[in-house]
Amino acid sequence: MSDHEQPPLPPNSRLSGDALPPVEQHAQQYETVRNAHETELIEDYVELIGDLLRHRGEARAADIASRMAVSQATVSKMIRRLNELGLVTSRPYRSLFLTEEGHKMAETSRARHDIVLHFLRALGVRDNTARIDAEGMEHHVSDETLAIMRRFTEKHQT
Amino acid sequence: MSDHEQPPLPPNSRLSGDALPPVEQHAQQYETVRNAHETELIEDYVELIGDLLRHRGEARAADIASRMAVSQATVSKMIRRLNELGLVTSRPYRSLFLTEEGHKMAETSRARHDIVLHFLRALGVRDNTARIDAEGMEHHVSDETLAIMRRFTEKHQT
DNA sequence: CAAATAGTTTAACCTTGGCTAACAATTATT
DNA sequence: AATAATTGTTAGCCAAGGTTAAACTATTTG
Repeated sequence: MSDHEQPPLPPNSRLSGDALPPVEQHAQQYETVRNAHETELIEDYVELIGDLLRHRGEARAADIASRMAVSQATVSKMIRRLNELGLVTSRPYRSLFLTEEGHKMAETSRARHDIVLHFLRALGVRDNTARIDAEGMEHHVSDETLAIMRRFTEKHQT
Repeated sequence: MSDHEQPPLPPNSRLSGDALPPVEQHAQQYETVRNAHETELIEDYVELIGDLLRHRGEARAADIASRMAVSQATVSKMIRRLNELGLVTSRPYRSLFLTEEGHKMAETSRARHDIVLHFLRALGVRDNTARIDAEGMEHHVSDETLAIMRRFTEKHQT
């Protein structure tokens, strides 16, 4: 196929990263990430709506827009989607509410978020950084890792 | 604005998640994540191309397609983009190569990936899970956290 | 060396998640 | 009550990242 010779592995090749995983495993990694991306935004919206309801008693599209740093039109469109997915109920010009299912998703999402956030803090990451990192990481942490993070945080609590 | 009363904070309210961050901070979190998403895929492709070059001596579109679990057409399109971005050079029907800049990106990306992967392993996460989580997490870990992860891994090395 | 096979590209399409601009409805203010 | 301000919706646009199907190029093999 190729007449290139294999690049000789230097003795310190671990510094240059591990070997390539077998194709199927590698593919599965990327697939998992792609799938996570599909649900990620949905979860973020639902989680935020849950947070707003809990802390403010209501969740208005305008609040979501400013907290997400996104236009109201975008939020409006998104709410329609959440509606179709059966995650929220909405009457125009009224606060949003979560359905049973939406509530469950919000809970799960927030629990994950908190575990990651508290873990990062326990690790010694500064608060603001921890918040940002947690927001990005939360959708990519498996249950297994999550469990380990929770145990770690408990152990390293002040 | 709303006649809803604030939900009373139960004493164990930490279990129910932290307070809402101020709007600007909250917005910044989401913006950071959105920005990460834009570069994420690009970095994944470049990183994979770098890995293939290093381990195989060449990077063919077909290999990328199977390792990413994506159609060849998708890869082809993506390569055009990478070209426009000045990250790879490609002659039709030939192996890809990374430009200077592409090489740098691949290195950085791989370094980050490795730090996260080794950190997860050091934490006690099973290998396959660690791989999957690392793939998703790597683009969302700040330099600060990365540094902490690296130190942790060194300390907890067998 | 011709034919088969493998690899690559292109074209046409779809869905998501942004945007702006224009409009509609509600709520607040005077 | 009229007007102003805020909030929400709709329409039309765009780019990204997927897809399949078809065409084209290169490589391998009979």
